[in-house]
This record gives sequence, C-alpha cells and structure tokens, in this order.
Amino acid sequence: MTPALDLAGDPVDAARDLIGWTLLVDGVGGPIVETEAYRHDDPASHAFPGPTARNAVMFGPPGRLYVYLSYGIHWCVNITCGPEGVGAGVLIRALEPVHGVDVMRGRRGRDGLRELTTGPGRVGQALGAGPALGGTVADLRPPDRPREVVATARVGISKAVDHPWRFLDPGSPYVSRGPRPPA
DNA sequence: TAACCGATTAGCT
DNA sequence: GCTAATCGGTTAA
Repeated sequence: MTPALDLAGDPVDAARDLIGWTLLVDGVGGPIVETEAYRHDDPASHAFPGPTARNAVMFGPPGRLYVYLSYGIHWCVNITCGPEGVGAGVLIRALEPVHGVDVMRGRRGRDGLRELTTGPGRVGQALGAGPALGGTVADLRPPDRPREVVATARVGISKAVDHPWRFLDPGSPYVSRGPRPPA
C-alpha cells in the first residue's frame, strides 16, 4: 500500500487511505480508524444541494477541516477532499486517543478511553472542534503501521444508505457501533 | 421572522 | 439491543 494520500482525488479513495493517518488538532488527536466518504453527488452529503454558507468550506481546497453541527448539539469533523470546487469531504467517525488524552478527557468529562473518540460527535468534542476550526488546514501525519481496512455501509443517514463508503479498521477497539463487518 | 430537520448520543429494559 | 429526546443551525417566505 502506498502511503500516498490523494485528497484531491475520489473522496471514497481518500476515505479509505485516511485510515491509519494521525489527525491532530492543536496537538490533540490520534490515528483515524473510521471514516465515511461523502461525494458531491451523494444525496446524503451536505454539499448536495449546492454551495451555501455552511458548506462553503467543502467547495474550497482539499485538506481543510470542515466542521458542522449535527442535531444541534454534536460538532463533527470532516476533511475536505476531491477537486476544488466540487464539494466533497470525508467524515471522521472515530480515532484512537493517543495525543493529548488528558485534554480530551477534560473536554469529554469521561475517563474511559473508549468513550473519548468513538463517534463523530465525540471526536469533535474531544478535539475541541468548533466554528473556529472550519476552514483551517488539517494536520495529518502518515501512519506508522499499515492498517487493515474494511468497507461497510454507512450509518446514521437516511439517504443512499446502500453505498459501502464507510471505512474502518476492524482491528481497532475504537470504532463506533454499527453493522458488524462481513467476514 | 418563522419553521423545519438532522452525517447522534444517552439512557433504560 | 432498542427506543426516545436533544439544540442549534440552515433554509425558505
């Protein structure tokens, strides 16, 4: 597996390649173990209806952070990808708490490592994601070790559920819930 | 200015 | 494992 990360290419490929990469926000973060791809033509994508004030970041250069509020309470972190102007991104659903664990614990108010970053909303909170992060450049570091990657159906959306554009590392205990990966 | 909707989480059985 | 509740932003008129 070439460690090359092509954020400007197909979001689906980017989502798969991002598994294992370490995402840092202000020095806090860890290896990404679960992602979801959102193409511009995906009905479930925020960018689908077209450019708006909210998703403007997704139509900008790839490699930026796109932060949005879900259910009015959960801040979720995405990495913009695909060609500039297209409007695509990769949702960071889960990662392994490695850097700044104490900080994450403080923000989350939980001690259990398993409860820090296992879920989109939790990742956002643990990383201190907020409106200020939107549009900033993603701090990514190459993976130290190759990761096993499995593709499954996405979760938590109401449209285009059948697309297997959810990627995760089955070997990591820090993946969020969802359908068990087929053997 | 008002109404709607959501890429979830937490909690209880 | 399953069901219900949450809050704020975004969109539309």
